Amino acid sequence: MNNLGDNISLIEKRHLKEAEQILKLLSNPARLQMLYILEQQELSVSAIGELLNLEQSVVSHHLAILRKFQLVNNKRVGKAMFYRLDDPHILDIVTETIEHADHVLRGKPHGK
Amino acid sequence: MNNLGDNISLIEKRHLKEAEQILKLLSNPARLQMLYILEQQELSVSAIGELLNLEQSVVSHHLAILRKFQLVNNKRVGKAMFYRLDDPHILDIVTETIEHADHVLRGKPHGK
DNA sequence: AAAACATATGTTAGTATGTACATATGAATT
DNA sequence: AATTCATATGTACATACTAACATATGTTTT
Repeated sequence: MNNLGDNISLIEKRHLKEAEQILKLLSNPARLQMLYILEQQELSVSAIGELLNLEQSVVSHHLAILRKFQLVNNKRVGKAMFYRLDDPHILDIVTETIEHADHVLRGKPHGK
Repeated sequence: MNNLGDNISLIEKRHLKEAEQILKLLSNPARLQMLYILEQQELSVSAIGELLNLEQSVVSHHLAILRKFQLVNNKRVGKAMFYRLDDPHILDIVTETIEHADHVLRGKPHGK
């Protein structure tokens, strides 16, 4: 009468919650691209918008989220605001995920 | 009159979309735990529910999602359905994220 | 100090996601 | 073959996200 499942370790609740937030934050194409390009180069808000074809307010909103989680920081240069990566470690997750995506695309596509 | 931002590589659209889906799928505490425990041991639906304190239908719904993305597979044993990890690579992303979460929790908490 | 520029923030509407409950399927037991 | 057990699936509601638009803030230029 044993369902098994003893001796199994779980993710701690606080870790789980934090991980969930991080992943939710990353699961957006605009923010993924932003982190990806900001790792390569410091960029102004308008430059980001042009590169990614996004409206100004959309870019700002996304950057606000990334700022809140301290994944990026910014400095003012004249009127412009330049952003750069603040957390190199987050990029590991991004690149790992892109690699995974690449594997999936090469191999087994998951159907409807 | 140059915003800079030349010579910057972007994530390809299809990779981006795939990555987004994967991350969305992972950004859920129940599914994270499921992947985490299924890496340790094959488990039945009811065992998963007991371990994670989740209702049967909730577990099934989540498993259906994981199945759709071929992160888990299942085999029937009598009445029970046993699930196991189908994609070990996905665990790299999970553990990397948990580690990141741990760093965040130790160090800099991100405010409201 | 007014105008123009760059960015940030508030608000709203459409859409997606998660959970709960009800029902269906499919296997084993009697 | 009817009942029970384990799991799956359908549906509805409440919540969360994203993008669009409007407006506000802060800086430079004239």
